[in-house]
Amino acid sequence: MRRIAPDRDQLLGTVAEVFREHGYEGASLALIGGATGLGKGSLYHFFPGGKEEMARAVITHIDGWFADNVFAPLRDSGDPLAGIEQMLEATDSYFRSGRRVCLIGAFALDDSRDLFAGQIRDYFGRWVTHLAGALVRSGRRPDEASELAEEAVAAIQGALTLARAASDLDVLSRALRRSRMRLGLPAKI
Amino acid sequence: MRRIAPDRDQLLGTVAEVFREHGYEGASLALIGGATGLGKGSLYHFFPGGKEEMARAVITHIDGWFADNVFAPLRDSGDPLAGIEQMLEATDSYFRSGRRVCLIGAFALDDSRDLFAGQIRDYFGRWVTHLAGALVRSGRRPDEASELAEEAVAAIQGALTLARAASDLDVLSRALRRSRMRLGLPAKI
DNA sequence: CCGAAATTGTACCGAACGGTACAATGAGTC
DNA sequence: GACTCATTGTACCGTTCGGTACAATTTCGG
Repeated sequence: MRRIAPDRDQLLGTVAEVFREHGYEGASLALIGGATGLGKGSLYHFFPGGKEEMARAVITHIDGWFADNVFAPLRDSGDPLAGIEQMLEATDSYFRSGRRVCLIGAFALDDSRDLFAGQIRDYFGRWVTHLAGALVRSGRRPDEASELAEEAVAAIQGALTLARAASDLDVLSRALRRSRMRLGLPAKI
Repeated sequence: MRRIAPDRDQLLGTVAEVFREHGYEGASLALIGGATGLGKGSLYHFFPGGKEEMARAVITHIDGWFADNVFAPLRDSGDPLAGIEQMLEATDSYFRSGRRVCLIGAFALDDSRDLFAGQIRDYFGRWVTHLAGALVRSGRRPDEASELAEEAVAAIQGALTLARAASDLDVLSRALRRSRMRLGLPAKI
């Protein structure tokens, strides 16, 4: 388990919210300061590298959450299908709990994409790889597992885009339900 | 068929490229001027409403292209499956031809989303609706058709995000191949 | 209670932003 | 050639941007 000072944890969560809501360019220091209650002095004390370091820290923070709650179950669960189920549930609760867009997905399309290209590529790459690994352990052929994993992750990202466009989070729920089916999980109770 | 003065058509294409590459906020008038070779005088002559009108015109322009090349085949083709095939081919060629991201999808996640919310919602809404219509005419049950249509459009959007993140357009090709399968089309030659 | 270090508010910087004003051109028409 | 009217370049506006400097304050171990 990751060890983070609780206040820094919360700070990063708040900053993440601003980036999520406004994108990298749109998240001005004024907005970040307003949301966190911190002035520029404090902000630059905690993040000497300025806005770029803030974004990088936020991405790392999110990446860590996914490592613990999404990738780890896929990798470590004895029953791979149970791990996949955990992944889907973590995904659902994560994107439902107010944070309605994948910040990393948004950054991937943003003007800032080159700044964070490595972190973004790794995030999605690990998601697909871990899911494919679980599918292989559940008995799928490797090539089939790769396709299904890529399809599932893309379906989630696409559903988030459509959900945002339509202001309708049910799009995500339906996508997750379909993924459950495509990945060979029993229909949910 | 839509009738557009060819030079305005080309101008909108160039401006679209800038928005696609940099997002709404990131596309500064300096960049737009540089890409089009037009100074602010000309830009504000053609788009008195400024940047917002430029973006709106670009979205309308793209929307028109999709109406002609994607939605129309879905609606008008005698053989619904042939229409779907046309849609997938138009989609493939559109996103492959240099324009590697869905501008409207990017705007949906951008800070500018509220400005263009209506246009964005309509674009995706019509895509799903027309595809679902074709599926119904191909013999699917309406609820099944809706699910499949939403899945297909989301898969394309998600694939574009992943393709951008991985700098690998093959992600899109694979997604389209899977869509072909899911939608009941014969595997491509 | 003291001193060092962490934290903060405020004033300020140059640059870039979107937008405006307007005079100078351009092209076509009588 | 003169009269339009569309088109363009340029200088300029106020605002906001990310970032810096630094003094004042708080915190806290000794």
